[in-house]
Amino acid sequence: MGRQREFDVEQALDAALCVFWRKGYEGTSYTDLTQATGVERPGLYSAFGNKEALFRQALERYYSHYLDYFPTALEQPTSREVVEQIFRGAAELHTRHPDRPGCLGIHGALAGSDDAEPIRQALIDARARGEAMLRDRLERAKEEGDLPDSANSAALAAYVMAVLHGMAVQAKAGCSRDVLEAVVDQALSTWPSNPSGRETQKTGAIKPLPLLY
Amino acid sequence: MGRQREFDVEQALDAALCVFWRKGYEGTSYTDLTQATGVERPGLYSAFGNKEALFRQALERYYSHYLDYFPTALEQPTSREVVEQIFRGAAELHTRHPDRPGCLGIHGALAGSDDAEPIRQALIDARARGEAMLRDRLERAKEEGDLPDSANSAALAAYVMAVLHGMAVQAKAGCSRDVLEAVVDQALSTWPSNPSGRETQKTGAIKPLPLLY
DNA sequence: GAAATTTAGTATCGACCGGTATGGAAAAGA
DNA sequence: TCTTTTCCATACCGGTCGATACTAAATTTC
Repeated sequence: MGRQREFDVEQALDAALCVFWRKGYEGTSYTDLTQATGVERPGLYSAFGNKEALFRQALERYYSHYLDYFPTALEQPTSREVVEQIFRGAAELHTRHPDRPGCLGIHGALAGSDDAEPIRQALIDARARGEAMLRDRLERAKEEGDLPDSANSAALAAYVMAVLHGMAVQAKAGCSRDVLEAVVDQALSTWPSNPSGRETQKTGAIKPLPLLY
Repeated sequence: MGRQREFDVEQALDAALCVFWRKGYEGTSYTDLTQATGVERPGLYSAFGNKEALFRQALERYYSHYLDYFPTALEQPTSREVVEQIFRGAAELHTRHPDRPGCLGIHGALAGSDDAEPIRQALIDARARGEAMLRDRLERAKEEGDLPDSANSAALAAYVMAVLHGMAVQAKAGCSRDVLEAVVDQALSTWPSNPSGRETQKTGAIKPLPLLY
């Protein structure tokens, strides 16, 4: 009962997400949000709660609608393919939208005033969850013989995340996709190969790449 | 002539630098700055100019007083040592001060309001200068036979910078130095080796590292 | 010692921040 | 049709933002 909403909530959330993506949490004002969404301030509050709640919902949408390639990549048969798909997906996503390059999960709230501490922690936690998923996947690769027993899953996962974060920073600085892909090539060039020697897929991309091209 | 300053300008600049390091450009208010420096607002304005000018001077000091290991590392005899020293120096710096982890050059202004665009660009330019210095050094390494002719100096430099940026993000998220060092180990494991086979230093660290430890 | 100059500190500026009260318009149930 | 409920939009709240007049104190020059 009562009057019905005149704006589409999902559409408004996506518009808000794009602003956060570009300006970060604290850099985004309600003036920005109302302009981007076409919804007046009280409308945003009634639909999403306060700014922090709105950002959290935007972040959730970001993971489900933009970072969806990540869980998909984890299903690849070999750790090499998992990591490569994650890297390639990031290079593509971070340069897909020229108006909002980089990654909301990184520069949504990296440094800022003390007020933004909860959001900063939320982003840290979200990234940590992704790293944990990757670590578990690499651990499984060890059990399957896809990675040598000597491999350190936690360190490898941290390394992959570091490269991803660095790519986000570079994308935000205006780097082209080509440069990001070159970074990926180098990052992948020494991925530990299958110790048992048995190939698990047709491309056989296990052998080390030649030195950058 | 006239009254003399009661505070030490360098000391105040360093205090301001530390606040910017922790909270970023826009996250830092003049209330923060006056508390950290012990200097009232008009004092900061008369000594440094406005907030943007103060940040730029803080950034300059950051490069000369904290990132000084970078130009030093470029003087190492081999590219491998150059890059390793840069990596190790970053891992150390980013965790040296627990109250301000990470790198001012990265999260001083990554995303934010449009007002901060000049500062954002200044940080991008500063990082680009560092990347250019590294690229030139790697180019020299190719001329010296330290790197193979097939090596892509620009791509290698971009890769190194990406790892550095990623380490800064992780340090800001609370990563320990040990984790950063593990990331460095993995990042170094892909470094191209000397094609001519002649060693240029005693350690002979050219051969690829074993898989993570 | 008096004038000139530069500092320090208080108090304040207009603009914008995140967040709301309010009142009228629109749509549902009776 | 009338009541109730919900939404939209203007206008506004106290607080904080970066930036400055202004006054008084301190130091140099004349």
